[in-house]
Amino acid sequence: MAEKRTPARRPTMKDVARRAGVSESAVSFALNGRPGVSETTRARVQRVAEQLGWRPSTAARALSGEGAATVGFVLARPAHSLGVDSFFLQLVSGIQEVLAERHLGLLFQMAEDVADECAVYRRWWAEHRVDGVLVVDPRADDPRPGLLDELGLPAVVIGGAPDDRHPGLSTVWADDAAAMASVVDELTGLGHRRIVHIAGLPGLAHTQRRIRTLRAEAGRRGLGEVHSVTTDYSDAEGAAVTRRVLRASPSPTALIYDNDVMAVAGVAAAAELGYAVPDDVSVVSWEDSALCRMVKPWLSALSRDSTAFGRTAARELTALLDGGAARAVRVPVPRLTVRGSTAPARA
Amino acid sequence: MAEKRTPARRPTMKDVARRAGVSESAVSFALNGRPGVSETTRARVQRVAEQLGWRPSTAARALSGEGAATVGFVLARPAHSLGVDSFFLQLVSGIQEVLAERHLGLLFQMAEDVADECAVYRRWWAEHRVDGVLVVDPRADDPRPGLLDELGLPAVVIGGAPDDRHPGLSTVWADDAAAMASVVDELTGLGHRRIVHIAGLPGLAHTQRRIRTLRAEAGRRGLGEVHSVTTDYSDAEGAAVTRRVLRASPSPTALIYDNDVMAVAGVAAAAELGYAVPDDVSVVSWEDSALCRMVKPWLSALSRDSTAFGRTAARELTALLDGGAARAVRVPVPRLTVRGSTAPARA
DNA sequence: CGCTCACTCTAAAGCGCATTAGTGATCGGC
DNA sequence: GCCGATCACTAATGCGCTTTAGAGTGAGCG
Repeated sequence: MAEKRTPARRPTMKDVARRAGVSESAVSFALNGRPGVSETTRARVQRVAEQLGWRPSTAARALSGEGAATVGFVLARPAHSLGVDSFFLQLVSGIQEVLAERHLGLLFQMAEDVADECAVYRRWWAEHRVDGVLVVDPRADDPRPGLLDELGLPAVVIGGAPDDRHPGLSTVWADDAAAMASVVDELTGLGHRRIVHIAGLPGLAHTQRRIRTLRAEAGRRGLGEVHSVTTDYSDAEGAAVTRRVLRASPSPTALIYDNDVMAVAGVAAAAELGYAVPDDVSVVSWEDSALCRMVKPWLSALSRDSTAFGRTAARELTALLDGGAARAVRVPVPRLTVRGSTAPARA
Repeated sequence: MAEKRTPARRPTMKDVARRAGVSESAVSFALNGRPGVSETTRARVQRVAEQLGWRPSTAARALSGEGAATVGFVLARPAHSLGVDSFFLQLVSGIQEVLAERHLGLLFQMAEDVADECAVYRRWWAEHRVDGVLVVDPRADDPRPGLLDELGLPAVVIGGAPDDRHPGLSTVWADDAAAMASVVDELTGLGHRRIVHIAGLPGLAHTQRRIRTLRAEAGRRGLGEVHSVTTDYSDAEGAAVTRRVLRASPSPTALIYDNDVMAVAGVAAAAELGYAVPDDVSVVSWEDSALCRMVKPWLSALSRDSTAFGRTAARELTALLDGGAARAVRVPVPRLTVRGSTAPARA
């Protein structure tokens, strides 16, 4: 850490104390709203601190037991599969909004897989780096909640159904089942009976929830030829799977894609095979973004407010950090925005 | 920070010292590779530390002058304009790769604008939160380098041309001018003479560099009807500008878009106006991503390795943190990948 | 055999803050 | 007009680590 020139020195509480003519303790009381100083002194100290541009050293604060004023966020997805993902940036943007208000930092890290992610949590915990974490992409049989519970690290799971085995963790989630039901409603209403669901990563909890719901809904309606295929969310697999299922016989008349990227890639792949959307095959994207309005026809899609989702998650985490109890918060069910990619099934 | 149950306690150096039967100082020497302990003791201490799962508290480290082991990254763009951006995630992914190796954290924050971003730097500096920062989206007349210089905060500017007014900062950049020249070469080679450049945010340094270069190249070749229009990078503006310029008379025969999102939106807008790509108008995207292969025809695009870009930037920053001198590093010029969206100009 | 030097290790101080205990001064109550 | 209580403030301690000064030990040497 060589610092060649002598840069401006950071003012410390001692500087404020000297300048205000009081002890350091008085400064601490004054600036943290604690009793022990008169209001006039408090005001003076605050003024001096402001003049000097004083800000508490997070290191010192953390060391004296106040926590690191930072929350962690790990993304365990291969970078390439995040190519043109819109969800995470929106999510993080919402998270930021809430954290910034409270001057909480966001420590971000990418990981190889869940095991690696767990290692990151352990390290953060041992290094005293974060006060809590936001967990995304919950999985079936997920080791993370247990670990975080064990470490006593406050956490909010984003996008998972509530799990009563870990009462310490909060959950923020949308009801995928209801959303899937609404999509199936729409498609069967249009006369579709052969539906294929091009799902996302097989290990994710919400992927499995969607698959289960689809099967249940299909069963309830007596639809036989309905199934799901899992992918890695990439445009490449989206296109490949689309080609495969459309070549089957009889081919499906409707496709549900678990994200926008695959949906768009799928439409292109379908076109190559001579399938027109929506005349030959209807398409629904489980994620609405600019992408869905960049192809012809515009894609019918499940819309949700990812930024609000992030805000909610961050608020839950701050509540936990403030000593609140863990809870499960449900955000609005994504609503199907019908555009040009869905039409009545061919007779 | 209420912690209901008593979670596992973080082991400290004192624990290691006791367990290894030495003093805390000895532990410090042993674990930091400093002289002052015998090799046998060092090995024993290391073993004990490992057994206990000891990790240094970053707070304590930072407090005793070692720096925060964290670098900062601020993104000052409205979230909506980042809708389906692929560049930043790739960049961050590359940055992470390098930082993770050295156990450096990445503190991420979004800001409203550059002024807000400066405030974030000031706060980070005063709070002792970061050892250095990575600056993106350099602007013409940018206040950030000056501020960072003043604060003595090591920084790497990503994507800006070297600026000798701030010798303390490193720069990692690609030669936009050369890339632009290659695009103009390609297009004029195909017979295009009326070219419009749908540029990005007007304030950005590289936007201005590209605009200047285009004008210069056009002048050198005697092309009259060549100009640039700035946008906010969004698909909406990309489409709007495309409509506007194609309605002009005579309309351009080639369009250069400063990112993939606008290029794709532009192609769609052109199609609506009855312009076929590439027969009626050629299109080049200044950013290659899955998006460019999700439309028909596939888009000719300038490809670069954004992940490698991030890696290089992060490496420069770590070099700076290690006391290295600031330098300007040039990454490879983006290469034009010719696909289906460019064709000879109509006669 | 005493002396120095090199080596291994310990003691203690300090980083910036929060906090607890403690010290005067002021005040109300009798 | 004295006493205990209250208030405004200070001194001192600790958080976990790094670092400087210093102590103890044994080897090498004259």
